[in-house]
Amino acid sequence: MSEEKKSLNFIEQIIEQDIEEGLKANQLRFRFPPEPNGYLHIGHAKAITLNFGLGKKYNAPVNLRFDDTNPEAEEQEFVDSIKEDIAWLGFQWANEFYASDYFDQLYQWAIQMIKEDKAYVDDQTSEQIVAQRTSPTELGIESPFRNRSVEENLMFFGKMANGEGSSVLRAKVDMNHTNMNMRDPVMYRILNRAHHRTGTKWKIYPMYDWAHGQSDYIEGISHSLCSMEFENHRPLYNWYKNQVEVPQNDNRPKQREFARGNVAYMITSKRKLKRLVAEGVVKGWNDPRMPTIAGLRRRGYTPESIISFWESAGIAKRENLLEINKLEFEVRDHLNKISQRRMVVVDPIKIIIDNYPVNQTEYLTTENNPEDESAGNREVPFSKEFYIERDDFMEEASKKYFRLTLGGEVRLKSAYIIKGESVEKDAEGNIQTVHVTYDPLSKSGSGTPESQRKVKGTIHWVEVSHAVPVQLNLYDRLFTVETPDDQEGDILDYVNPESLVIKRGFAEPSLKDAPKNEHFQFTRVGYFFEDKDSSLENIIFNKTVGLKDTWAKVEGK
RNA sequence: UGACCUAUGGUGUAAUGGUAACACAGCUGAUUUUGGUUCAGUCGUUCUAAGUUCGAGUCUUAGUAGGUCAACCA
Repeated sequence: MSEEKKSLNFIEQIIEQDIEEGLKANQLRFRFPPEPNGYLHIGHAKAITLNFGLGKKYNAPVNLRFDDTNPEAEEQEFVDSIKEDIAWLGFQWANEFYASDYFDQLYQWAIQMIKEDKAYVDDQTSEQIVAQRTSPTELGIESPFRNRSVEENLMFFGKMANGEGSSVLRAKVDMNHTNMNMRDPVMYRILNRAHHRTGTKWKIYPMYDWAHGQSDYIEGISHSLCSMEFENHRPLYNWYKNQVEVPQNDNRPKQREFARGNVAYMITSKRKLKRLVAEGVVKGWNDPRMPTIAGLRRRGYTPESIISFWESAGIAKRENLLEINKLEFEVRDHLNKISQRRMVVVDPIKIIIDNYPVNQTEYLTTENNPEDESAGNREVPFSKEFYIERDDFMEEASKKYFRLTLGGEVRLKSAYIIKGESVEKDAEGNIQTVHVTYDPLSKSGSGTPESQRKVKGTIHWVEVSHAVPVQLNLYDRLFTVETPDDQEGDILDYVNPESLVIKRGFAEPSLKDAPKNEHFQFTRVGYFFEDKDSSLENIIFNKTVGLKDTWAKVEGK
């Protein structure tokens, strides 16, 4: 077998080039740095897949680092959920670190910066500071406090550390820089707020730019990967990192940016996600319609499908909007291979076989997974009365309709060929029951010529007396527009009113004590996953994704 | 109207100065006891202009379009 040469994405190319230029393999180190202020979503999964994928490819450690520099937003609850989600995706971090681990070191470095006259305490208000930065097309205005003496700065920074006043520490970079991030960025602000890890030890907290690059450097990260909106921060990242020295790490980290992945019909704006939860549009952060990892998990998505989705999507720097059917392809592709098949009727209509013996039940053999012989077979009960999908019967239909019609034949999956004879209707003309006759010689697997007879259609069914009532949560996209995050006006106006349709159907008896966490394909319907709130009293399945349905398209449904 | 980034089929991503390709989606057909799967085939692509070069999707310049940045958020 010849080794297929796979093309590298631009990040990998940078890494390979760095190695060529002398970076040692054991210096390679990556990190995933979430802020613990919310739940992980599909977009985070891209960064996770990238960083941990690189770790695997280059056999390099990947740190999980919580960027916990703002105690106003961060909570332990989110730390826990983030760890749970990454672990569920199947990745192991080499170290669990926190930006707050480095607060002491950062503080020492800040003092060093002051002593080197590279930082100063500014007593102005936030509004004044913003105003002095002016606009990108104009020169900035220097703060009146910019040229305080080192001694003064040391003293006032000490007061800040005690939580006195409302000053900030600023880096003395360049008030005329065309990059606004370089116009004397704030390094520290006073925040009288308990931190989820450091408690009340600190009254001042470092800003993102001051903390992030230095954290990378301390940890010996070789490639610090982030999304495009941090591109304008790179000069500052580099400026800061060159002010300090971590003796044990002779290699300084390199920030590189890639485009975040957007998925059609999904939102990732935390604010909007929060609103959906707060206003009860969805039932929580793990509602199966949510783009959160927790939601996807509950819906029945597999880690493998999410990872292969992002791997196949690739890494680049341009804006993108991935089609939802790409995601659906990946999940179907995986689920098709691993899912046990079961028969479940979602929208039942009752069928009676007029020529089948009363009080007879036979057990018919059917395969658990045609894609995987080792999955084996099971038995399903069959008798005179059973349910089929309402969709699978029409009194009369065109030649293109392969299912049950009056006078037409169809095979019951793993059972007999039946023929439609007559219908019973209620006063409004709704079909109540369909009477059919069956061919006793056509039993599947019996070896008779009749058992091998071809008919156009095969449909699934559930025998009435053994049928298990189940609740089926049928999910569809949460929004009616491709880019809900970009719409003007109220996001709630774009919520799909049919994002959840609850049905009561009937399942074959084997589903009664099915193991939770098992993925099923309900034959001819779709992939389903038992809900976490499902119980013996009320069995609930969530629809992960439907089967590809080329018939619906023909029909124009 | 400043700096930075980006521009390849419908969508996403390759092609590393040398024949524009892969996946998804679409369309045909075959197979099928799932209108699923599988298989075969098919449709369709380099933003514009000038330049460098034997040769440009790739390099240069200009333009156009889109994005990011002016929190004591990350």
